[in-house]
Amino acid sequence: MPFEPYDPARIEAKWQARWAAERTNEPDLVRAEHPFYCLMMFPYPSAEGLHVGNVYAFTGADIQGRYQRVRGHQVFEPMGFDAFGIHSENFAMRINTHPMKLIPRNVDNFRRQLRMMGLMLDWSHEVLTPDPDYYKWTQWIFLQLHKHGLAYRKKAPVNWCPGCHTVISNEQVIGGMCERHPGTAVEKKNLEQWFFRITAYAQRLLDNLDWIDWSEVTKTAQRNWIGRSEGAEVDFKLEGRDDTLRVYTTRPDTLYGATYMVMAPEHPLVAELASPAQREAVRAYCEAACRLKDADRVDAAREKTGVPLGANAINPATGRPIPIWISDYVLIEYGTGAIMAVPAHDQRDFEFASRFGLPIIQVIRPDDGVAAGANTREAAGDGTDDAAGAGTNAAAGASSAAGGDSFSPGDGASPQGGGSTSVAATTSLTEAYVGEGRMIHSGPYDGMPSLECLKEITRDLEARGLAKGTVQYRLRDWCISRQRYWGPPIPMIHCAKCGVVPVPEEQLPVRLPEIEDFRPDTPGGKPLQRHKPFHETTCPACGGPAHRDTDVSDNFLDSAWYFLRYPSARDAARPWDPALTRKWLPVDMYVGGNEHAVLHLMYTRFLCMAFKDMGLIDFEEPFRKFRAHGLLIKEGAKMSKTHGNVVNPDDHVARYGADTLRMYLVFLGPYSEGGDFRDSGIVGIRRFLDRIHRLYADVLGGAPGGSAAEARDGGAVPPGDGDGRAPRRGPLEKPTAIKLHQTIKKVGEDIESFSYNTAIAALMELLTEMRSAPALDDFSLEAFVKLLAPFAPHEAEELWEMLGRGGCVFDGGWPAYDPALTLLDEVEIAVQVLGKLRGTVRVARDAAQDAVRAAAVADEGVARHLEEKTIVKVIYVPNRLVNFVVRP
RNA sequence: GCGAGAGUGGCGGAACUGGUAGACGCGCUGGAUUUAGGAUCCAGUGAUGGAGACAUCGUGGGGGUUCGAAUCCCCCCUCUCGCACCA
Repeated sequence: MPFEPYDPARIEAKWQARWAAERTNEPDLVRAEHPFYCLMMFPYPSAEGLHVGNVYAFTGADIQGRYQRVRGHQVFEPMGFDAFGIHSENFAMRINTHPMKLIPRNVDNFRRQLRMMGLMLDWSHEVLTPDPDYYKWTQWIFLQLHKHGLAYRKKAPVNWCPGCHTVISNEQVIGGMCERHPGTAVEKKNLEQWFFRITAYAQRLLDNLDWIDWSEVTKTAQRNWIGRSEGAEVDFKLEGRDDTLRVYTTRPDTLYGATYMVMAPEHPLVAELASPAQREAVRAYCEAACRLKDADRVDAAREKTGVPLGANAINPATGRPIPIWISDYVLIEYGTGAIMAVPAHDQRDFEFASRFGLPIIQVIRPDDGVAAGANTREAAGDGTDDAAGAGTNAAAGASSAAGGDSFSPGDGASPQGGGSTSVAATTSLTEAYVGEGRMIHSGPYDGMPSLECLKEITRDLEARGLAKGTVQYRLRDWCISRQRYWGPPIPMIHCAKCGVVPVPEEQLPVRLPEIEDFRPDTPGGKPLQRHKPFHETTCPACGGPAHRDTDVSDNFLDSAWYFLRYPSARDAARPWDPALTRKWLPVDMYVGGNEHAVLHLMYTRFLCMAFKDMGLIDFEEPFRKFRAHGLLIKEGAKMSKTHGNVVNPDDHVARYGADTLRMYLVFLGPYSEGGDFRDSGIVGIRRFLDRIHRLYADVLGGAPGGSAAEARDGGAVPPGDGDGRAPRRGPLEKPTAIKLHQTIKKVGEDIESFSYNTAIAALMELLTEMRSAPALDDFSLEAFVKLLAPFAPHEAEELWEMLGRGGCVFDGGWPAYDPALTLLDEVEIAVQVLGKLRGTVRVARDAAQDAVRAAAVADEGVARHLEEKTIVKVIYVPNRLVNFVVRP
């Protein structure tokens, strides 16, 4: 045989060498006419090597890139390494090797593996975040943000991870634990840190989500993280004082039900408001609250705690005094750090009030017709009348507060100002009613729908100067200081005389010194602080002695702009070349994991908006399209070292070939959902590639034989031209042509919708059809190779060469399908009687109903079910089915 | 608790806008070829009953809408992911 059998080891090495030698994957960035920027999330180069999860992510992106390339785009698919950061540093500490020594070794291994996978990567634009040529610009970005007031320093309670020995951002805290140390609770420390003012862009970050073409899951995660809420800030007058206590609420409509106030223990007014009798209890409580770890404080299941301040505020709606408490369920960071508590309509307030016997006044009644499932026991009964009816008195509950629990109420803490009121309290509530309804016990607003009341009452309060409608966001500013070694030093200088002074741009980069002991836990301060030659410097403003900032910036800053650098990776004079940037950005397609939805992807968007506003770029959204891939699991379980079920790509490539591994990974399931990797299934893909190769070898080699051909004379009719039992080269028969054109259409559509699994299934069907065809023409042989190319690039190149075509299959153009040939001439139609399948008939496509009906009733199986029945109705769906509705 | 998504053969998964459920692959069964095969090829493979043609059942559970429901509506259960005392 003139062609050798399928041998991925040989074929893949051959084409990888040729792509490198001919710079096949390095588009001319300056001259490209149809640029397509295909981006994948660059990896952190771990010592373990490329994880199969990375391979999955990259393959899915590479398929997009290669598909666009065949379609005629110049595709730029760069790669780099996110080698700065705590992750690398911790590993270096563990094996006691300096990260500067470690990184090159790991990166080399990653490059080898990435080449091995046949990704269409342009290695001439690689970026490496710890390279001074790169982090010089990371520092430059810090300076730009600083210049524009978006980087600032503040003392604030920040998240300190004792495992990392550094501060981490809100986004890196998961349920009070460090994302890197799942067993380690994050502590709150009051430290002076650098922040980026991402909150200034909260609304824009939210608004743009309406139009950017991103995976919906990712957009939802971002919306939740930004957490916009509309409400009002309301001022409550303090009893016996001239000033007020300001709260934030989203439910001004429940104002009449506000029976007490709660301040966060950290609230600045706490010490001042505490009555002499309560001062000691309050101080003790605040101290305990500060010691509480975030993980404990955040636990919603924990019983509510608190102490009364011994002071009252005046409810502006009722004019009555209500007591002020402090409790750690109110957070100082959100809103104004104080709330009005409406126990009847807020579950947390309800729990607190129940525990401490505070009055609960219902002010919204579920609308009539709202199901009894609404959570009041008296939903029905209360409907009979509203005001006088539920005349239970709150005082009973209130008084029990005093003796009850672990605090001593002291003097004036008696709630609700002495029980003289006859306000109805609905003691029958078993939990807070948070829904809408009609107002009750709300003076002039009684009877009004609560939604209307919300607007009305806000307006009225605004008119009286007591409130202001406001918008709040959950999003906090981005803390970027890290008390570690392995990152870009923050380019700031602290001078006793001049204060905090930026390093002049021409002095960048501020080089990270190579120091022996880089561990963060060595006594004597942070690594950079201990290193005198770095720490001690002169002030750029006054020339006097000064100190460098000894923190490094967050790893997420490195990765928040790398895609801007790629096209200009070799530009020493500026972070990005304006012309190249205009041509290639925003990124056309970005593919990556959704675990970065609120970290990397949010920071990146923020930086882009800031750059746009500074006039540095002319777009504000970095990625035209973003698609999140799903999670790859192994036999139903998460892949992890502890499970010992990590799939090593090297093994599978050695055994089956890179093309097989690539295809198998995306064949496992829908790309956006991930897949379950089972070793047992991969042979199916390998067989598929074997069969493809054999078919082409047989057809093009002209040599008969091969087992495919041998089997055919066992059963089916042999094509008959001499000994050639494989398809010969010749005109395509119509059924094969139809299958071919249907597949061309389907594969293109499926790739665009990331349905790689069904695209591959379609290719398998087409192969079966082609193998049994008597003859195959050049168009079909070429088209199949092109359809295969995005998935199995090495084999596609090999087949292209076997076909005798010059050049590269990726420059060959995507085959066009003939719409007329995607439709069958004859279709099979389902025949139902009363919705049950009773037979099928073959008729011409688009046949008229009468003809189909005639054919259907002629069918024996159908006729049996129509006997002695009257046909009352016939439903006909052209080319699909006919359904007889009958009566006995 | 809130938000998003998902429950389909022995397994991974298909199914356009409500129109023949189970494409494709793994596995399994039978056959061909073979010295042999864990190679290759062909055929079969949801369950139950039946020799059979066929029939009945069948997409997490229960109701409903419809000539017709995996798909739409209501209730419930389970799983995954995200957020989680954000007022």
